[in-house]
Amino acid sequence: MASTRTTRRVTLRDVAEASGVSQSTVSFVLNDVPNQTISEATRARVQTAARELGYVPHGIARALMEGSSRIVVLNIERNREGNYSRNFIRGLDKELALYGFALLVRHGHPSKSDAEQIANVIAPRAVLHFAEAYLTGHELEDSGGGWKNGMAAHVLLQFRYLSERRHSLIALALPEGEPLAGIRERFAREVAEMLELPQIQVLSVPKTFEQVAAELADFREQHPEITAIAAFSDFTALQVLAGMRDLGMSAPDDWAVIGFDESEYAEMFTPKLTTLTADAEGHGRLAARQALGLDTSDVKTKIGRVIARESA
Amino acid sequence: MASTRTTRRVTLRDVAEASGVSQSTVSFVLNDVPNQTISEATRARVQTAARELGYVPHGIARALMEGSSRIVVLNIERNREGNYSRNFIRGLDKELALYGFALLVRHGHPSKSDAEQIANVIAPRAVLHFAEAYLTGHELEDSGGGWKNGMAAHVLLQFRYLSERRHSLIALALPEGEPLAGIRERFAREVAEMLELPQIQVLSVPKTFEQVAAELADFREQHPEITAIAAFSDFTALQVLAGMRDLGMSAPDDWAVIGFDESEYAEMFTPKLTTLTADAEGHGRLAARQALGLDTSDVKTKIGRVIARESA
DNA sequence: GATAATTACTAAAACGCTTTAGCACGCTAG
DNA sequence: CTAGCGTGCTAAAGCGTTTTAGTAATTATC
Repeated sequence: MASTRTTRRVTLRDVAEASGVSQSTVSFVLNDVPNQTISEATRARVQTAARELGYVPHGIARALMEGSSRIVVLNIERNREGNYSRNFIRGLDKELALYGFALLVRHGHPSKSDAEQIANVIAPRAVLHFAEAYLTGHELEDSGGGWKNGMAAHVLLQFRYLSERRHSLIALALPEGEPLAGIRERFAREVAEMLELPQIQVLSVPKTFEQVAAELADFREQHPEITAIAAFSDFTALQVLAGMRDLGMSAPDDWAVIGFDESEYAEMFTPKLTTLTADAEGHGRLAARQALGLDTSDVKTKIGRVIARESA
Repeated sequence: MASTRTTRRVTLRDVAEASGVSQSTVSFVLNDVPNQTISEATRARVQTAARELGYVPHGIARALMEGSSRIVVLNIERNREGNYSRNFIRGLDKELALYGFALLVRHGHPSKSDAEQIANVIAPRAVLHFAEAYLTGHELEDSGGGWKNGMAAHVLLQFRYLSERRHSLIALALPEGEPLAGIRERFAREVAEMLELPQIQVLSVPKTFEQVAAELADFREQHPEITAIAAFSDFTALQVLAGMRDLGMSAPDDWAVIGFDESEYAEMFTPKLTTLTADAEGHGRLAARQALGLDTSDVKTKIGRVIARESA
């Protein structure tokens, strides 16, 4: 039992007293401060004392000194729920924990005052935005006929899968008002060019479900040549599938539909949605190291893969 | 332009100097400390100075003094995504912000060391667990033949809706391994008694979709009298619906199915899922005030309601 | 007219840590 | 023999608050 009375914090001073050195020395030892010459004997004594007393550094005090706390904030929009973001968060969280940092997730669109409040209350080391973090670090990494990672790679997987199934006239289904839609489209065009596919079309999918079928009907009329749809996410893909059903169309015959993100709803749908997995956790780890300003070269991320089901 | 050189923090001391009083006085004024006699004139002077200099209290320093930071942590399990939790978080966040607190959301199951790390890094004022917070404050509030709020009220809405449609032999669909399943079942039994319905049955829905149909077939065989299913969540409800489809059953004829939480997938499904809305944001506000130890009596939460669609 | 109470403030300690400056010692270089 | 340097440490300042204890001046009490 380490505690004497009501559990009082074990402080640096306690460790110092127990090991017969000054606070500074304890701090130097415990933080492995470079350019400090401290004998092995003292080092060992301090470490033992710290362990025995069960010393844990007080993050708040440390933050006061250092100017910022060991917290990283991730802002994430309301509509970004799903496997990808969940695993991304998990990876981010785990990797940050390795370095003594904690992840603070904020949901919804952060207002300016909101962000300021956070900054003043906890002084985080870094503030991430999911949409940006998702892209960062997975720039177009051309490694022999493709991209290894990230959004561009995901589009590549979708298109390649579709083109292997003899689809060349492909439309990209993007959610209306999606901030990332622009960049996805850009990647899609690059990918199409790389695979020597004809020019792609863009289908903008309304947010409210009632309007989806009408939009789809319009699109079909304007682009009767299209045979396949690569969707922004599984949700978008399922919206398309549901809209098609209302129009009496069926996948993959009328349109082959492929999603992205392995939603748990994908296989419950009729037809079962063909979709993509991605190493979101790996991307999260990457983002963590980037946020901390660490070397990212040794983080290995796995390439995504297609989960072939019925819709394409 | 308030800043002189590179933006240095405006501290209490700066305000003190500017208004010609001591730091203590500034602190007393700005925090409205009771039992301190400070003249109106001084008060005004300090406040003006603070405003003009753009003083914002440094949360970290404050936390060091107060022993904990103005942060509330919410732990939420991975599988609790959906409208309800989203809005709950939103309400919690908003309400906490009103009192200068920030919400820190942690996803996944917090391990012990995880929780300790958080405690040491940021010393939060309170730590909430979604599953518990969801129940807290919505105890059975019997107010004239029903419950006003919370889980019990939601079950009541489901059962009442079903019984109005001449269903009296009802099964409760609970996700396998759901920690909250037990309490939901207890509430369901109480509600059934209240509505003078026969004893309810429980259908345990497997996590992996492949096993759902088999489980459903089993259940149908054992309880052929059942005509309606009240599900734990929309996800569970959709699992049931998808399983029924695989068995060649259809809703609402074979079983009437009602969900809970107004998932965005509910109306994309065939048949469209009948479900429930709840004032999750209100419940979040309630939880916030509870966490801060404030009076909760003036938080008004709205009663949930049924969104009738096709499945029931 | 002396004592007590109230008003209006201030000084300084404390929270627990990091970090700079510096001290004492022994050793080497010139 | 002295200056300079590396080693192994310590003292103390400082981060920005809150809060306790105290002080000086004024007002009330008998």
